[in-house]
Amino acid sequence: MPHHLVTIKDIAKILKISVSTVSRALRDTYDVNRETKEKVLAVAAELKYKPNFNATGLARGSTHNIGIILPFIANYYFSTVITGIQEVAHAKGYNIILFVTNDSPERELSIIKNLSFSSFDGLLVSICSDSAEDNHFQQLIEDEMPIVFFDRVPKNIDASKVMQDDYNGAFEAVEHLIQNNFTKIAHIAGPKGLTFTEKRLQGYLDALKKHEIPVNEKWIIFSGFSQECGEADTSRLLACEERPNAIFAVNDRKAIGAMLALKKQNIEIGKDFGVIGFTNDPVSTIISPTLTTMAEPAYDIGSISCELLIKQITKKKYFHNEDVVLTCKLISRESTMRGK
Amino acid sequence: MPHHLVTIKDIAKILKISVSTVSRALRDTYDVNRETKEKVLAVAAELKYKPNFNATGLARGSTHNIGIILPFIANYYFSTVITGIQEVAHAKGYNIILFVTNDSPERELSIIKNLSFSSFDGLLVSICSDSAEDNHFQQLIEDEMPIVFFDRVPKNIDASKVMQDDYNGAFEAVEHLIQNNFTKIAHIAGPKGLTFTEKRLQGYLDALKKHEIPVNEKWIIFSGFSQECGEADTSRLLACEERPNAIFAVNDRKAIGAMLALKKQNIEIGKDFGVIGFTNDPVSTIISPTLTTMAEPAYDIGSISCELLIKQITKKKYFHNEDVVLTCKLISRESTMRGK
DNA sequence: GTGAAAGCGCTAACAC
DNA sequence: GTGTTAGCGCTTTCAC
Repeated sequence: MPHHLVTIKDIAKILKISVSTVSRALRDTYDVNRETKEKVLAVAAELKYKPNFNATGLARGSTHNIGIILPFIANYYFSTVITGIQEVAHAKGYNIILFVTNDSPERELSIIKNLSFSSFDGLLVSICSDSAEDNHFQQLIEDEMPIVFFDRVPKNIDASKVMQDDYNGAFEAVEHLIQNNFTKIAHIAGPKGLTFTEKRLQGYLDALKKHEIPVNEKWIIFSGFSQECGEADTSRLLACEERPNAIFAVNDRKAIGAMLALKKQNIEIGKDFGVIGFTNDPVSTIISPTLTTMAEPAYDIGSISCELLIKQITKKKYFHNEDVVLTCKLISRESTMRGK
Repeated sequence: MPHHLVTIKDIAKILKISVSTVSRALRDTYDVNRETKEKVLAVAAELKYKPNFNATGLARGSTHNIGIILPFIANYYFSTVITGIQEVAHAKGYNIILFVTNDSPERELSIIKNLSFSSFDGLLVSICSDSAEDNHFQQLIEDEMPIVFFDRVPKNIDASKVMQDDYNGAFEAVEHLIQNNFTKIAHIAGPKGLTFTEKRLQGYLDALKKHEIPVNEKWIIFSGFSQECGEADTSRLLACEERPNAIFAVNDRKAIGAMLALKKQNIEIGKDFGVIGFTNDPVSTIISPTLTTMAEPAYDIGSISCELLIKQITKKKYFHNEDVVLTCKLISRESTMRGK
């Protein structure tokens, strides 16, 4: 029976029972006769019955759809997060629907505004860089949409958040540099205003403080997250009157950019100049010298966010917001080998 | 009016008109009074009315959902393809729902089997390596599910397909090697059975043939797509009695693996040994020496596939399958600089 | 140009 | 344990 899609009505007709019995049998509701149930299951299998999600969604007011809103997917971190999300969503029978903001606040806004509430059981979101639009998310939350933020989380919103330990990761990264004799440490940061950028900055500042190293404002540069930005930032740094001898980059891509800039000036990385990144993008093992970095648990960020969201969806009323902070792990490689 | 989501009924009640008029007004159906329409639009905007996709889907039998089924998302090629898909889907008002097979035929099968027909207007799919399960896709097609295959396309299925020009790309890649004095060329291929792997192999063989270079069967290795596979394949190659002096890798990740293996043996890449990849993964500019490669139009593969699918969804009856082949582009870098 | 009503496929009271 | 029925929100004949 192709084309005319088979519905529970068809099954009911064949078995000469009512649709509600079929419905119950299909869903493991216990007040149904074992025999009837088996028959239903058999016919359903034979006819290749597939439930119509629109109908169940409509009738039950729940869709088993999870929306993911994030800035990009074509980079190691985010694509790995999605892989993690996808894994638990699949296991629990949820579909994931992707919305990519391109890190544009307008796009983000338009996505949220057009979001059909009734089409999602919950939302997983990583906000974009200049998302001044906290209030749109606030609105969503007030309307009781289950929502979990990950990685790029908003500052002033009370919601569940899953992130890596950006502060301590940064702190350790900088300390690692210091322990390897690099003490003139610059920081090429991300854009201002993002929580995790600020936490990494704070970790950097506090590590310097702990080791009584004065902060040089000129050695802190805010810009984008791209490799190109890392390269440009580093060129600026190298043009400083007083040059740093190490860079803590907010992520690996910027660290890679930094290394490229350093190489162009024939500065020997790992010996004359230390570089440490953040993420543990596979590229960090491929570049030469290999890049020391703080590994982020990207996959876990995804899977845990998704679990938390599903918990929130299922518990709803009794759910309390949770903040999950996952630790990072220093991966020591050649780019920070003992300075001279 | 938060929480109780606003429906067309609410709008109708406020305006004291019928729901059908509201419905028509909202959808630009022309047989509705201008004034009425404007009023409806105004109230809808004020109330922040969002259509319930489940309801529209149920009523109209179409969902504006596109399913994407692919092996992975956490790599450059696929995540870029998705970015392309996402861009046109968004522009045309379609949502994309992600299914990741992890390159597992069982997972792929279970996804297809559980696919609720009524939940998708169409499917974009890149099959997994050992997808012997052509017939499940065949079934889908017979049931008139619009479907477009991209990149990893099945051999024996009559459907629209979008891919890069794997044959000519491979041919040119190998010729490039030859022109640069590398004539003992090995090929580290992907798994057998995948169309594009075979096309690249054929391009390799034909290029050798054209230049009257005999084929050495030992220099053709089939394995997985990962960097690790590339490394292992290369080690095997280097252990051959007669060593090749160049490698054409089925993709950049394997090429990178090859380079790593070569470096371990202190073989000078670009001079003593040529390496060329396929994809133009950004990592190819970061490794040293930089990697020559055939650039694939990943983003376009995505956007064109999606356009084709939407065309198929909207035209349906009058639609004829199309095969789109996009050209690749040689990006010459250091890893194939003139051999000695 | 607009309204009434049926129906998309399914679930969930409520009877029995 | 099973059937009947109403209804989820929307679209779409069919009247008027």
